[in-house]
Amino acid sequence: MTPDSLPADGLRDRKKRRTRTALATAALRLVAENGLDQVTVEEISAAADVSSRTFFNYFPSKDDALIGDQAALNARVVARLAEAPPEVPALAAIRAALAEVIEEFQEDRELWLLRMDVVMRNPALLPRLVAAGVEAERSMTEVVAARVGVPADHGFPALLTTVTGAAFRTAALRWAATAGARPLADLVDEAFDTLAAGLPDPGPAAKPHPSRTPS
Amino acid sequence: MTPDSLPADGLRDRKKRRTRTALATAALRLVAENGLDQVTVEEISAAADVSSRTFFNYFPSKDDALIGDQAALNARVVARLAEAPPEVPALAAIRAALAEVIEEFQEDRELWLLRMDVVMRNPALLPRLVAAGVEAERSMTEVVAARVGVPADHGFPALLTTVTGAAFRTAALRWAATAGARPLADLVDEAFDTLAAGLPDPGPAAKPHPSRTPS
DNA sequence: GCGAAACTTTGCACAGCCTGCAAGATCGGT
DNA sequence: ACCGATCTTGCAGGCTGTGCAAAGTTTCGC
Repeated sequence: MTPDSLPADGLRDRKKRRTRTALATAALRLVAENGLDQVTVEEISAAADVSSRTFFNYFPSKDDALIGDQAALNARVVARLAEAPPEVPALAAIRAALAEVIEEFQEDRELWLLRMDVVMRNPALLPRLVAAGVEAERSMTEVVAARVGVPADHGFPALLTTVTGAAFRTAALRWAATAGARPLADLVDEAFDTLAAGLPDPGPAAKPHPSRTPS
Repeated sequence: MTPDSLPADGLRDRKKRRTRTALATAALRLVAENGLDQVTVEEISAAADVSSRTFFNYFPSKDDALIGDQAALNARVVARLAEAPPEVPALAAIRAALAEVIEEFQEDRELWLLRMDVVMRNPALLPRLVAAGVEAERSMTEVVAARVGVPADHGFPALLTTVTGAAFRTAALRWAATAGARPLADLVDEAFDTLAAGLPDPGPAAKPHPSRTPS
């Protein structure tokens, strides 16, 4: 009756999960302390008590251990998007589809704050974050195209997915930059509202209500 | 092309310029033919008649030889943006600032079409394109912030620069995907118009005028 | 229990990227 | 022709990442 969290996997799978997170957290901690290229795979592996060869059995590259499983997150967003009723505009649908991922950020708050912090301090990782999204952005593009019913050569789906991806990323970085002072959901809302408004210049002093339910 | 387009530099500088472009074009050609990781730096260097060590005197990495001097382009955009009159909204100002770069794309049409084609076929390069822009995006963010006069913790400048960057990139890729059938300027206009309109769903059949002056 | 099957970890060899460093070649000015 | 500045090159070496085969561990059937 081990009070383990997940449905009784075999011991083998539990072990795998443990080494995987051990490697990922060791990588994050070490890189946060010493900087990306002052940390070798060997050091990370040593900190997780495995050989460096094993590291590459879990992650295809050093960077991948740091940025986390972006593909899984993106897949979830795509799934939610596919479920959304077709009446709601694509932009709003994507924002709604992000809700689940945003919750996860808030739940694993410390992890994601650290991760975003590491990304900000090691700009070489930012592209990798984008790269991880590229694959899923492609499938998201298809979903959007089907959704709004445009020919394949139309630019809207690709534009929408890349732009919303950029918006979410900046919101997440801003969230980490302020150590999570404001909830991530607020920042994402703000960004999407600005997008929906057509990116107008903000007045120099026009922020009576933060952004929530303007009456 | 004109053999000596620029102000009479010394022979030394001309030689440097020549080897630089030799390396860059050799890299593009070889990678276009064989794929990114089927081509080694050694092969590229051999094709340009220099040692592989010299390659790294010109480019810090293999990828950098392929994506071109994005930093220079971005710097130019920032410069144009700084010159723009403050009355025009930031989004429109950025679009105007891109005009010069767009012209350059059209002038070196073949080069940029090939480059974008290589990027599309080797997705590992896409992130590098973004990375190259990150540095300049930071300075652009500052210019925008000063322009619209918002406090430093406001999200608008960062959102605007990353989003317009994404928009330009998708337009450029779309341009290359259709082998430059439509002028790049048109595609960029279309993308920016969509942004300014708040990314509304396009009607399934709503294309009376392509995008210019919708009356 | 026990042993075979399936899977995981590890060491080893190796290709490729990239960086200092120092020697040698080339260019620019005098 | 000479000297200093600059560019090229080879060399040595560290790090990332991959294939392969020999251990070691877990799982499953009996």
